[in-house]
Amino acid sequence: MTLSLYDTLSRAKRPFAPRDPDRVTLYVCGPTVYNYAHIGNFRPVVVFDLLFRLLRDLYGEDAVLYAANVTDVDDKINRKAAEEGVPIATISNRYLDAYNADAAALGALRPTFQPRVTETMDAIVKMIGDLVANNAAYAAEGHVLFDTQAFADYGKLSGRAMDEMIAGARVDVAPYKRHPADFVLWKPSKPGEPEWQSPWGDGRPGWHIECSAMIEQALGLPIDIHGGGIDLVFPHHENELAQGVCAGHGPEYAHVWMHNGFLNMGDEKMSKSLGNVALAHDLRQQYPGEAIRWALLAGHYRQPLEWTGELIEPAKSALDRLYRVLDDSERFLAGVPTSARASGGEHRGAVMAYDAEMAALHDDLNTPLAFAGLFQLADYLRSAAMGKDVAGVERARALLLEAAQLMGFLTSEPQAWFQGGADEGLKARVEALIAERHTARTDKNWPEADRIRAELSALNVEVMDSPTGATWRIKEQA
RNA sequence: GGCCCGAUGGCGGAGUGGUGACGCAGCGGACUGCAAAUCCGUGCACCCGAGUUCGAUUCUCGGUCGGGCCUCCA
Repeated sequence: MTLSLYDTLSRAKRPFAPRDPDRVTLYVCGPTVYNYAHIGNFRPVVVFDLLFRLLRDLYGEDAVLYAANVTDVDDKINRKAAEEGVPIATISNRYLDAYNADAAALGALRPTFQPRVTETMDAIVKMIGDLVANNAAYAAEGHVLFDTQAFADYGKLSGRAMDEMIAGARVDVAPYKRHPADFVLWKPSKPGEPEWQSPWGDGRPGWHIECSAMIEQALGLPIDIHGGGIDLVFPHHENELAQGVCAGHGPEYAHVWMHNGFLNMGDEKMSKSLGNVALAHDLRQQYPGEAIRWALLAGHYRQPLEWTGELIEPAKSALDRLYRVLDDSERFLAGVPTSARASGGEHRGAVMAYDAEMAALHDDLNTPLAFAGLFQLADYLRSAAMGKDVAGVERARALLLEAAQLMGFLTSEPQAWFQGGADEGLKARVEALIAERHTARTDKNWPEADRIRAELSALNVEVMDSPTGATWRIKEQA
């Protein structure tokens, strides 16, 4: 199956072909670890995790190298470290751990590499040296600046003409810049701030050079795919591209540039009324990670996404439905004698739905359309169970799981999904109450049965009767 | 001011030059002691104007509205 990806530089969707199918390289700009990351930070995490999974599926798990950097040299980190009177590493390690835990909760696989600026200083200094040697950078007043005049294609990625930018610029230009668009590669640290040695004086790297150097060190330039949020196209990625090319890494820096749309957090009033739910760290206390992941993938990745409280509930409901179908199909299969079980069952409709889902995913990560394929698979699974089609159930079920899990969904057992929030004590209590209620219902003592249901409800448990007995689940947290 | 993107039903959100997916919510019915779930059925939309075309939601132009970037925000 061919993967098509939209490339920001050429502004077109193209079939993806890696330079080397045995070594597919993906780099995504990661977080600055100075605090808990909010939900918007996790949109690229989830989007490019999905891409990572697709690439692994296509080229083999070991063939795909995914680097997502961590910016651990930053003013905000410096400030926080100074406030707490601790080294910057204490701050960055704390929030990197939290970030990784959040990402894992959202079903994101760990990237192959997670390079850090503090561990890339040599490569940064070397790359700046290459740029100076190539006459693409110059030193001035303790700074080293990239000379944008040295790169004829500067502005091509973001579609900006230099003159227009300068004309529209509203910021003061530092006096030591030769050209207003020139940007910092290296600068002196302020007093008391961490600093590193360089031939141009002690100091610290500029933001853009960090990423280029980390790519060079972790993956080697050029790379197949460079990803990040749309807000990074200018100036960050434009600058990365210029540096990479001018440092001597050939005309192509990244074969494909991918950018996810912005996630809007809504107005302040709403954020306030919802408390801290904008932080993934808090959000995942209230909702399963898969539900948050679903919400983030509910729209196409290039479209802007409005994060409101109304996004997550339908996501949870959608997953409830898929898990319910899965659960019901398991009950059905459990009631089928082993002798009647047939492996290698067929289900034409389910295969077509599966193919549609895969085609959607490979068409520039069309997740909304892929979700439709998932629902169609679920419908086929349910109707096969209703029709007592054992082979069909097994086939449709296997396809649903495969399709969903490729996207990072349906990774739990249905029982864990519905009852996951319950501890052992609560489970025992619930089972006892359900047994009591069963007796009451057998006696047609409806008031008593309803009273027990109300008691369960007070425990945040919903009970559902069925011909084969009652099942239960944890109700919504909120 | 410059550049870019978007506008689809109550909400979210795909897609297409020729009966407008899918999900959530709604309505009617079946099932159920009731409820939930499930099943059957059902209502509801392509911002405005002009152009191209046999035909436009889909292409072109203009307008309106919304969003983003131009500041080391993913």
